[in-house]
Amino acid sequence: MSKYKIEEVAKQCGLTKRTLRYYEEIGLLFPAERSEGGYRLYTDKHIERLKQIMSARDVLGFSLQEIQEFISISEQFDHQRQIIRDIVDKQARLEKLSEVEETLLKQLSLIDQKLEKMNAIRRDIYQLFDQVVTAKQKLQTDRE
Amino acid sequence: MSKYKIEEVAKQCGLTKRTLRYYEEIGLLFPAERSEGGYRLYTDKHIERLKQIMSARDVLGFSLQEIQEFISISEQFDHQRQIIRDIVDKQARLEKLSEVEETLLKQLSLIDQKLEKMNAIRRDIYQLFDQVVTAKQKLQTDRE
DNA sequence: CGAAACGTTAACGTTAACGTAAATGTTGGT
DNA sequence: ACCAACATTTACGTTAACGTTAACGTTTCG
Repeated sequence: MSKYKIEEVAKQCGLTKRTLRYYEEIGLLFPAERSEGGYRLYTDKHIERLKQIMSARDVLGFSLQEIQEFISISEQFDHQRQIIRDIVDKQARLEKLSEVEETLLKQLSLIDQKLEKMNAIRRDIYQLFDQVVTAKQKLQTDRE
Repeated sequence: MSKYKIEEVAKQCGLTKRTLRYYEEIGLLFPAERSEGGYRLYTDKHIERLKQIMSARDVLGFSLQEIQEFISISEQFDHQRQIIRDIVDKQARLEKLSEVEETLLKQLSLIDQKLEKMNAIRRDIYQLFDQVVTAKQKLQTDRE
């Protein structure tokens, strides 16, 4: 797997080097391996994670703290998969799965609420747009 | 039209009094009329505007500055309607309308981009959710 | 092997979006 | 007329999310 130095990653993601270090500092981005001389060596996993972060930040308008919680769930999922595999008792396994399911359902409903509100805003703007187009057409037919 | 004192408005909108004054201070919320003794007297227009602001802030994740620009367009529209009515020259009227149309189109595409990204996030989460549900079903059928 | 380009930590600076406190004035009911 | 509840301005405080600078080590390339 290829490794990238900090500037490369920053450019690819449209972030600054400071931001990458900051995200690591607050525990939002898991630390990268270091080179002999102490340089950070990022992997594709880091880039993938950064895209998730930016997506949540820009699209959902989440604070970095909220992103922590939000992302930690999909991360926990990978983690939980190991745990779940290790659970021998079927009843306990079911409960663990149900727990994860519930969390995901909450996130889905949260996103659905946002989607609905965004669509409402879109409708409002479209209505304005429609009025303008109609007004233009009227002007142009009047002209003939 | 009824007038409201600041606390009433704050409660209705789920904001603090400080926030209302702050929004006025930075020019985001147009100033309210004052009572004899200097109390702010808000109208339904203010409440309507505040809902727009909160919507843009919470749903679109906009900064207050971005909201300024964003909202000023629908406000300009009302304003422009007067201007447009006053324009006698049909050619100039058409141009003004086209100008507004273009701005609205930009906003629509901006929102559409956000909607698309949000749907992508939703799909990701749903996929996880689906995996969990499948795992649960498998566990339960195995049981019989 | 030497310099330019890139990296590191540490620490202080900045901006947005309010919170909070103090000192003071206003309203509404009894 | 008075008091409790609400309002005002002014000004300093706070937090998140970085920006910036300094002092210094590392890589790379001719």
